[in-house]
Amino acid sequence: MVQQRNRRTRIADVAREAGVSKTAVSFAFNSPERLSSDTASRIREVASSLGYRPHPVARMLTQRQTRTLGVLTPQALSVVFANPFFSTFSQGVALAAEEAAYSLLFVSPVLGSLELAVDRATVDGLVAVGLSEEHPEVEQVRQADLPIVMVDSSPFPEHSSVDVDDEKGARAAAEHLVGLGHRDFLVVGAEPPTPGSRVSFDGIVGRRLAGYRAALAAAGIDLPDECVVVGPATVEGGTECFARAWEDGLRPTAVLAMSDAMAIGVLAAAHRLGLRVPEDLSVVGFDDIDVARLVNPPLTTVHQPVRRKGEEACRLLLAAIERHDEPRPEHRRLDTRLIVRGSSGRAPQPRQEVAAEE
Amino acid sequence: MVQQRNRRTRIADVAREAGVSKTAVSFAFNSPERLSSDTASRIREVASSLGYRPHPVARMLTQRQTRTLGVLTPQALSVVFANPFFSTFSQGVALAAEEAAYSLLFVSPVLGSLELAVDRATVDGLVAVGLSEEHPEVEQVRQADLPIVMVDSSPFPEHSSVDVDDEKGARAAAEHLVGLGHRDFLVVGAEPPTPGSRVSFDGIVGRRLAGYRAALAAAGIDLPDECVVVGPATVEGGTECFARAWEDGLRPTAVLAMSDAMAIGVLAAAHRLGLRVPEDLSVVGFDDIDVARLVNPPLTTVHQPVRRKGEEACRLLLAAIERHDEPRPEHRRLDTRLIVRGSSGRAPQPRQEVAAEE
DNA sequence: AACGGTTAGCAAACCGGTTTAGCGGAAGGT
DNA sequence: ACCTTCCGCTAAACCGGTTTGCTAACCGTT
Repeated sequence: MVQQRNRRTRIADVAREAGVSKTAVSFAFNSPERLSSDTASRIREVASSLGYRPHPVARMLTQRQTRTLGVLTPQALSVVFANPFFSTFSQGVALAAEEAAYSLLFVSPVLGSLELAVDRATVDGLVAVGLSEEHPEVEQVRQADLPIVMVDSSPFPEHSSVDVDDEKGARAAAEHLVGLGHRDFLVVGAEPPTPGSRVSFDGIVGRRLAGYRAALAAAGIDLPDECVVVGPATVEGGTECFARAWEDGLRPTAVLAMSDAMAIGVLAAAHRLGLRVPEDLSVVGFDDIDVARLVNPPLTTVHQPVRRKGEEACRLLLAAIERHDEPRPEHRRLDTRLIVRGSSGRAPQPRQEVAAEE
Repeated sequence: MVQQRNRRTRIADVAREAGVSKTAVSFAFNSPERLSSDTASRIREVASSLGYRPHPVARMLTQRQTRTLGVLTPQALSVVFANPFFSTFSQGVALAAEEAAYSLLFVSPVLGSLELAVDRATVDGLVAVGLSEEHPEVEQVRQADLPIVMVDSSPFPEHSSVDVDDEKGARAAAEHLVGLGHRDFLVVGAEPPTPGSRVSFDGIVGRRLAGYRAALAAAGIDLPDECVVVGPATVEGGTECFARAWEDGLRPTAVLAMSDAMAIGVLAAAHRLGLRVPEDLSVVGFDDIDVARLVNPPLTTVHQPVRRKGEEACRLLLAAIERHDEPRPEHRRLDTRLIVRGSSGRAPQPRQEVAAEE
């Protein structure tokens, strides 16, 4: 019978077998020029015959770098991966990371604690996405003295950041609908992950809401609080939001959704209620994820360069890691633009002023 | 001027400051019961005032575990994240990993080498997805003596595995179309990442193709080689495949796509060519990803429990890690089922036997 | 023969923690 | 008064590599 669990061969095993010192073995791999060429090749031969592979953790420790980048999200990964926005964003990050031969570690709360997760994370730097002040852990994360780039997060001047002009994008969406004659709106937003207290709109949710409000106010339209509903930032979340609003008696002619995922959920809910889009209801999303143009009807939405967002964030992070002397933070604001497709149309003729049908 | 880059506080700094040994500091965090409670709390106080956080890499080294799971893919991450299948799969993996307080590291080729990537990966185990024999690195990955679970990969009896009965699922898809009267088929598949030699169909591509062929053969239908086209496993890949086939003069009435992503691409290509689905062309996908029911028309497809696949793979891996004595590999085969939606319908009436219009 | 300059390789220190073995002193038992 | 046990803590070894500083041997000069 073979050994139970044949211990991993260490550098010392190779050294002993080859009759040289650990140093020599290390040199054979990392600076072969410091060895005579035949010694070096003999060592490598012994190493491979023993199946030796340097222990990556030990190597990280001595070299004081992990060659790994972290992607930090305040929500659980199982939630975050449900959002197509995130997959697209990750594509961008991955593109830049792979180019530089870095690996990607996804860092999300461990046992409910982001702080703990960050402490455990063996990374050279972090891309934080959607981290707003409402997360009390932000401060500790920032103090982790790791290079960090904030994406769609509360701005901190000392860290590089990437975002888009959410307010402007949202304004464009609302103006589009106003221009089509709509006056009865429902805003569907993402709820903060911490289901506490009154929703504090300080992240992108707040900025987009401000944009909606600005455009509506300019047209003399009031947006009462009960016309702003929130739910999980998923397709299902969008469905729930609209269904709930409908049950509560709201009868909007237009929905402003803060993400395409939720907008698509609204489409599904509307379909289920027998509402035709865009004849009875217009829906405008945000993000322009890949599937937006594939759904039925194709989604009118605010395009933002999600992939590029990830790419730029990653490059800024790599730059911050390279030049590890004094940081030179950079703040990039990418462009948005409205893409009109089939889910938005003229407001339906106002019904006779009958009481809302029960 | 402040210190250039104030070195991270180490355990020794805390020990000195608190007037105790390194051991005591370590105990204060990991086994406080071995210290008098006031010493312990004093140490913790000093530690937090110094901003001490144990170095995660050092901890990994001594504890001989990383509390990190790897997700291994033979393609670049930037490619893989473009496939909704993968996002859904990752959701499942993440769900199980988070439950057990493990982090997730995505391992993909570094500088073109999967082997190198695996050597660098600081993980306690790997979930490998879509690794077939055509990847020469498979062997080395397997010899990394890490616990590993294979998903949708070539079967290795000594490692746990999770997959679905691809052949049966494919057969159901083809039988469905045959039942609708179709006789002219186009099969759209994923190309292997290594663009070498003649396509060797040995992975899931091969198994699904076998299923298609079996069903068609049973109906006396021949599937010539030129009616099997391959491309990148993305929406765009599907579009290209269909467009290319059309240009080559193929006029199928039904398309069997090996993934929903590609099927959706086919829908787009068909739309662009003025073909109505399902009146002129039926399209059946595979996977049943979330968007399949949202596209226009809703996609008929073979459902497989993608999320559960990830979840089960992850649990099997965790089990293999726990019981690190002798492995007890387990092979799970999950169920598929055909979901008929709007993209498949009766075959169009055969045109008068005129020569194919140029 | 003595000298300076390379070259090839080694021992030991180090990265930053954890863990084992053990020690001094106080408390408890007889 | 002495032995034992327990408590609270420490020194040193260890995890598995890399790196620094040094030495011994060899080479060619003068």
